[in-house]
Amino acid sequence: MKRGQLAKRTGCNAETIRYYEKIDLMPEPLRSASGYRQYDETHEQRLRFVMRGRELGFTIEDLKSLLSLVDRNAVSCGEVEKLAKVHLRSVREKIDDLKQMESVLRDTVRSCSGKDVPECALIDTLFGVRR
Amino acid sequence: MKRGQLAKRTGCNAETIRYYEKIDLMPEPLRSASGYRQYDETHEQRLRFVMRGRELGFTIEDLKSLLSLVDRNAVSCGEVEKLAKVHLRSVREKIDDLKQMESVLRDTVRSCSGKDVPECALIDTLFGVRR
DNA sequence: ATAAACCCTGTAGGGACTACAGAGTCAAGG
DNA sequence: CCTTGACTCTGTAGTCCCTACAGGGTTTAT
Repeated sequence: MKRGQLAKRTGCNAETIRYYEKIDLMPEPLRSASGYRQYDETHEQRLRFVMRGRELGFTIEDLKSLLSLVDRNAVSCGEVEKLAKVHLRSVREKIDDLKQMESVLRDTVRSCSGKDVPECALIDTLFGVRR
Repeated sequence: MKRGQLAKRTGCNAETIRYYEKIDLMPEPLRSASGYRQYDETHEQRLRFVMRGRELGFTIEDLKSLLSLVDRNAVSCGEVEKLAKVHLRSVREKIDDLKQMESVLRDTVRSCSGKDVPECALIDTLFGVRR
């Protein structure tokens, strides 16, 4: 498939696909005789992975390193494991924080839908000095 | 405390603090006689909240709106509820996405753990991630 | 055959920072 | 005191991550 179709299928901006290629986050695809990029499912999957990772707050460098797990040019299995563990920890921390946020918001909705305003303390609950 | 100290305590770039003030994400702090910004713990907590929120993938606008729940600028209880519900949904989506990512990484660590094999099964696992 | 709808490249714009230049402030040591 | 160094102020310019043209070639459909 060509760039526009890949864009449509993934919801990614077509220009962004080109940009990701430029910064070596996406590999250079094969070209048709007339120079059009030709993508397949592996490109699509990789792009979806990147998009979701970005939504979740991973940096481009994070994603490059995560994807090196896949590309693994001369990366040993031990290193792969280490890298994955680092990301696993950060993912779990994100989940924990979001769960706290969820509970505060849930309480907010509950108490607000009833009578008058309590002091919803989003920040207090969530962001005392920590970590 | 002054800007540099707040920066050091939170790990935020000192210039970024000024930037957040400019875009009304952080409030203008009091100034000393000579014009230096003076921050207290509430500023620190708010900044931590913002920083973490960014890491969790919230946009600046998300954070402004989320913080309006704290600031409560003449917002009615009904609106607070509506706003909280919107954010609650997006928080839950983030949690779901991260959980998927967590399971992928967990499997990765498991299937990879130990030796130096060239053919890790993690490629399939990682690329199976979809929404 | 010719418009519409794509694709190509390069470049310029916008949002969110980040760094720098030139000037003022402050605490400490000589 | 005076100086020196670390810090702050403002404004502006640069970077990173996209996103949107402009000017051209290609494919598809009528």
